[in-house]
Amino acid sequence: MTDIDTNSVPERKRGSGVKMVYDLLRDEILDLVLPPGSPIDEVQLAERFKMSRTPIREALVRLAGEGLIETLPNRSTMVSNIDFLNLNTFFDALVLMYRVTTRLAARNYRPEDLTIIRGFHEDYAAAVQTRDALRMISTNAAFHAAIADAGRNPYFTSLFRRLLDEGRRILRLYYRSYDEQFPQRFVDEHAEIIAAIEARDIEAADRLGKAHAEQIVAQVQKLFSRDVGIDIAL
Amino acid sequence: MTDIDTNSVPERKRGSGVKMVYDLLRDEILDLVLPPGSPIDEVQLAERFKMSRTPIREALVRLAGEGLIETLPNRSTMVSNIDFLNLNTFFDALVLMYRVTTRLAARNYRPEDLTIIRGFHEDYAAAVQTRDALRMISTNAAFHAAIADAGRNPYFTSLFRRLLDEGRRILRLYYRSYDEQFPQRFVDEHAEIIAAIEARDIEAADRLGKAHAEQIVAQVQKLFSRDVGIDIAL
DNA sequence: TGTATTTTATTTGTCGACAAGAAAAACACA
DNA sequence: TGTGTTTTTCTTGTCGACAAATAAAATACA
Repeated sequence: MTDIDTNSVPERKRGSGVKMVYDLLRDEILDLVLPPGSPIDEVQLAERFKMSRTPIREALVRLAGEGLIETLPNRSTMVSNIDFLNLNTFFDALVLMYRVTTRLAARNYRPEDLTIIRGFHEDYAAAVQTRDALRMISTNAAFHAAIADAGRNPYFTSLFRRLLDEGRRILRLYYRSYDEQFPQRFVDEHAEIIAAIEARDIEAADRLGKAHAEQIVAQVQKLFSRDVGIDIAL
Repeated sequence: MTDIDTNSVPERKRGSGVKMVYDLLRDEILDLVLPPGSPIDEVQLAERFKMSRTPIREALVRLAGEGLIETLPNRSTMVSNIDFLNLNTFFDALVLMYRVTTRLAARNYRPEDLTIIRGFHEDYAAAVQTRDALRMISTNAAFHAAIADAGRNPYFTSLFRRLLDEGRRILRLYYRSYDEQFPQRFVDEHAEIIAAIEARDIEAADRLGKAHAEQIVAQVQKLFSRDVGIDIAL
């Protein structure tokens, strides 16, 4: 009964713990593995990751800073709810950021950016082929984030990333039970967007980005209006 | 204004320490009391606020999340630099957010919002009268933040707040040594913006917001180009 | 039985201490 | 004197423990 075998995986690099916890929790929240409202228990996480509460706490503070979790002082902390009542403000911001990031990408991209963008484009197409919903959602977000990076405006990029994160949660909600056919159209639109960027056609990029965003918004709104009252419970 | 009161009884309320440290450090950073590059020492802050390093650390993590300080792993942490080389990306984002928040305010404001906005408008005018630069800068930011609040889009509001924060640092830099005459014009423009919002004239609000933003940008660019090489050292 | 009050339990916020990592200083050696 | 190596110092990252705040349970009382 000697506890000598505690040396299974105790070797951890010094600053890596918080990032690991942060990344994992973030993914679990965005993929709805931790649905909105899920309680977050610090000691439970500390046991799970075999570390003290301190680095866990730091990761939680960062997640709270991005609005992914909510903390009630001295009480509990839980995964943030999706604000269905104000989805329009989300859509407003999303459409504008789609436009402006695509536009800036057409103006500011460098050759190496296109390589990265095309990589995610192919990842997304592959995910559509294999009908892998989770992968479709995450690679789509990565594709547009890469375009934003090529636009080289960190202020827009960070807001856009936050919006794409929230979008991941909302999309995940619908792909949970439905197997829609719209992804193929999106693959084609992505290709058009890439072409416009490469041609440095700023106005076309703006227009395509806007149209693409509005397609997505319309799709989500259709799904949403179809089953209000079910998902609103979340 | 600030009631630090570090000498009296160390009877603080339980969750108030982090907020106090966060608020104070944030103000000191934005007012350039802590100039870019200033080292942030945890133990020093802990002694100054008579508390443990833990709440200090949490405040620093939050500040880092907003980009106000930068942390080098295992080494040091310091106040973030102002990126003069990419000021144009800052201006791009600032102008767009001025436009969109003013526009949304005209569409979505409620009567009580106008009261708040007018309050900050008068604060700003008073600061201009007394030529109180620090107060001019902070009330100007508060004025536009209040307009953004009236627009009721938290995504835009949070980005705009971050931009206004950065703007506070940049303006502070120039008001340090110059006593320009442009504030009075800004008072008038603020009045015009309020009128457009109150009339729910969305297009006028958009146009005035854009013009106002571009005025500020042009002013800062003029000051900047006048003494590059001096301030670039920061 | 229903309600107010006390007690317990659970979770968070804070603390002091220690160890790891990196920079600076001290040192050895040619 | 200059360079490479070792030692010291200084700051951060992590830990375990304790105290405060709140919720839940238990109890008292009508």
